[in-house]
Amino acid sequence: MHDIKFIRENKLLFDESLEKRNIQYPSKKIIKLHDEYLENLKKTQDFQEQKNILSKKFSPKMSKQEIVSLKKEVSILKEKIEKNKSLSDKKYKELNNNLLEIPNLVDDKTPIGKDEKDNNVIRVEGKKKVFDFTPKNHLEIGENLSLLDYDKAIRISGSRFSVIKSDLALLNRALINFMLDINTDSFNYMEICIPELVKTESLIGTGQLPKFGEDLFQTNFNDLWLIPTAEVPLTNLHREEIINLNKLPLRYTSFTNCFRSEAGASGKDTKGLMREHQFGKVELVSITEPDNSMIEFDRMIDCVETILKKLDLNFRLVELCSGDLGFSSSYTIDFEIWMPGQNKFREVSSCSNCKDFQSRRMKMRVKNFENGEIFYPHTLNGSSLAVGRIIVAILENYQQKDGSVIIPNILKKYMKGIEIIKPQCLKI
RNA sequence: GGAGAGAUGGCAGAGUGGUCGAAUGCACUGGUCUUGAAAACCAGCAAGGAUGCAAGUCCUUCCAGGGUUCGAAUCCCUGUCUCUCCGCCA
Repeated sequence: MHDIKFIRENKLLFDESLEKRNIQYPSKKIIKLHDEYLENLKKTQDFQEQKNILSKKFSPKMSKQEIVSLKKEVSILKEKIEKNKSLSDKKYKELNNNLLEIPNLVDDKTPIGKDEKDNNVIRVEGKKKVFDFTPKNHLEIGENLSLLDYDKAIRISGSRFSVIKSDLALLNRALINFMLDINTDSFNYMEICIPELVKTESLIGTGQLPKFGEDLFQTNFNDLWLIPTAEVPLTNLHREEIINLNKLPLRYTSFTNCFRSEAGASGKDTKGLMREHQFGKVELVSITEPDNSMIEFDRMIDCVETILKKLDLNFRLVELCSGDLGFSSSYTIDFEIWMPGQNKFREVSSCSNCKDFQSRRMKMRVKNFENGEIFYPHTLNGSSLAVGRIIVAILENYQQKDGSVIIPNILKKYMKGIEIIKPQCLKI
């Protein structure tokens, strides 16, 4: 959510920034609506003041006649107030609805571009694994191992769901534990268990609503929705709160399942762990002072990078261009891992600095009790990482000619002594 | 699901029609005292908005939405949520 005062004072800058997202001159309409709102607000307040003054004049000493005429005066004012208030309320709502649909401003660091083709690869880490055979994709590997079962998944829930068994299920759990351990023990994030069903307000707070409802699953219970990412409940931990400045920075990590309808992705990655309606993800969220958010962003990038390096994977960092940038973000770096079975890099993490865009939407504020100053903090989020896609990366990068898969060193202590996943004869 | 109680500032908690944006305590900030600290004492301390160079002035807000009234934190209705007891359940 944008600050209306900022828009008024920085019309050009505002429009220029949004033009990078291919949005044309939104400030004009916003300012017009705001003017109309203010006009009615001022009238409402003036009448309100007059009414308050009259109300205070009532006293037991007054004659009946005086009371009757005073009441008459008040009732005339009441009508005027009601008329103007309903107008100003209407304008306010309209203004607000418009503001809620405008994406965040684009940071200067964000490269300008139209779509993902204009994204900027800033760094490549690690080397592509060399195979003396043609590497298979994760789906083939998993099914050959009898550890990925799509017949069962389809029977239970349909397409875009997975059934993961035995040692591969253990690997799934190992990854979650590894990532949460390192996030808490080494990176100083606080682990949080958090609801995976959230209210509409929470989704408005982080920016998924009102615009992107069709990407989400909505339940028929109250107004609860399944979360598309733990960013939603984690960032909303402090919705409508005033946080004491001395508590910053706040760093939270959480494992949750994430649910996405994948409405716009028909035909893409229909089977397997790449693009599911339900997937596990360990998330990082930071809340910082505005001046520190880019430093915190670099720190977050370091955290994610450390994990990928410990898993000994070949990956690259990609700066998203303005046209590919998410609604709430002003600067985003994606991590992409080389997937030998697909012969391309695939996204496994996305780290964004949302600045004060989300904190404004959810009225999360910070107070400096030393000088009384109140301000909106910056919020950042990043995946560390999408578990399903990391399984894909491990299967494809650590596969061997005989179809078995080696467990990366760092995960061995989480794998009950299993060092290699072999094709197995399971009872189901 | 049944019965009852409740929702007030960062927290706790008073407040049943005007003098209430709201007692008091804690926390916090500044000051006095002290070598320093603690204690004690004094003072300050809600948010959002309009207007103004500023000081200030004004409007709104005591869970939310309606209503009664000249006037509502206070009375009435509806909704949401929380707590206690019972039932059920992991």
